Amino acid sequence: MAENASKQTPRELLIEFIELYRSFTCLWLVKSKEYSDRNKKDLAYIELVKKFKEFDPSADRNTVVKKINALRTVYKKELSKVKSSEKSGAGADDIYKPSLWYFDLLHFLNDQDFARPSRNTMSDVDAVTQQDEDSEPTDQDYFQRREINTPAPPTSGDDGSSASTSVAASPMLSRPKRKKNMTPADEVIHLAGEQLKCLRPDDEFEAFGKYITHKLRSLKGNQSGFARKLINDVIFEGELEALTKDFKNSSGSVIPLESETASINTESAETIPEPNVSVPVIPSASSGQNRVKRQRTIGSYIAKEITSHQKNLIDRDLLDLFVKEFHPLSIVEEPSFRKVIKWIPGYELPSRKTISTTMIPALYQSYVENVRDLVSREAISVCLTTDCWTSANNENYMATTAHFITEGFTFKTIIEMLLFKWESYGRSSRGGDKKYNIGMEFRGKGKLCYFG
DNA sequence: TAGATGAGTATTGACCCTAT
DNA sequence: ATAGGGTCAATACTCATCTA
Repeated sequence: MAENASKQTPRELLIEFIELYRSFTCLWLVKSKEYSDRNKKDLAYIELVKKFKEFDPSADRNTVVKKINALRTVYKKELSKVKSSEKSGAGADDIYKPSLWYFDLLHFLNDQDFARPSRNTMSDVDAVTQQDEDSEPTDQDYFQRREINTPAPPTSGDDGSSASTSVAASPMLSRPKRKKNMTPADEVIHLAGEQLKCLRPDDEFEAFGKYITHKLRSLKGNQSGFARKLINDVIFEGELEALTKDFKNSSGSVIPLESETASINTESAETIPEPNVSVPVIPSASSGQNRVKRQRTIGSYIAKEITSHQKNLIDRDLLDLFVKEFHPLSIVEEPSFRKVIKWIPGYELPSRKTISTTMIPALYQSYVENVRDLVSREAISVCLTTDCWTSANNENYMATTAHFITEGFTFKTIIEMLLFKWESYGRSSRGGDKKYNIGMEFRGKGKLCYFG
């Protein structure tokens, strides 16, 4: 069977993984209060990563998230088959029975997963009733309710009309009613108290954090600055999972030397300054062993802001990755790529969404305008040729090339207009319309002599 | 052995919430 | 208002296994 394949998660472990995931309602119970609690999610993911590492030692949070998404996607697919078979009015015997072995294990996702948190709060009583009607109570349901009820702080109001504070609570939550004679202020205090009860006592990390805080305060002069820098370096390496037992920072736990980066200051304004993180220094012909080493000033560790012009240049080069090299937009979300970008101090990598919805459309618009401008200024007449094809994915593409001769007949310029290059990342096939528009525009100006 | 099927992965857009 | 982050659904794809 497929689950025996080396790449697949062992069944026993996957069962445990799903059960663990189920126990962390903050990850899937969208209507619960804790669903929006980032700290609880972080802790939950840590546990899940720990579990998943039994199968894949290199697993991280990303791995786990992808795994969960895959499980949910498959479950949803199977569920939709069941529902569609029910809708079709088929007899009980014809209702689709999923063969997905863990389909039942993911049933807890049903009926709450696919509805986004609503601000319109229905009566909780009704919701509970509905829940009970929809599913047979099981031992796991009992466990789940207990799991939810324990940590969830009470929410304000129980009549659904005072929903200003909240996303609707879970249908399975039994919210305590407001005590009589309790003023709103009392209630806030009460809620805060309940919240505090939910807080964990200091764990070893928090205790260590306080210790570091205390020690940093006790350092004199610029020593605290140096100490913070070194701590930041180590944390940064840890985030990159680059720490080892024998880890040393860039210069063997020694503050990097000013002389190692002195050349940066002599370069032009367009040069990207040295990243404000330390890395192992690669020996080079110019880095002699007997060089006089001087300690860098604290100012050299302050990230240098890049100018907006520099940012635009970097952005433009970044877009080349997508429009020229056809890399997926998701590359900006990949840890390794972000690791590289961290070497550009002061530069904030735009999100995938920003790239797709703002930057690429702007680039496209700019490109079109440049072409229009060039043709209108220099071309006497334009010949358009086009090539259309369909990819293996059954997506349609079209490239248009404009050929034109300038007024002096001194040279011939050919402009290749791959107008829809960037759309190859999406699922749009609107290329035909746009090409048509370009052609019409040239003809309207009396410049289009051939179009084929 | 080729095609069908199952399981998992990669990518993207949409939606919602939050921070600035 | 805008951008970023988190989440989810949809889709296409790869790979392994099953089956006729």
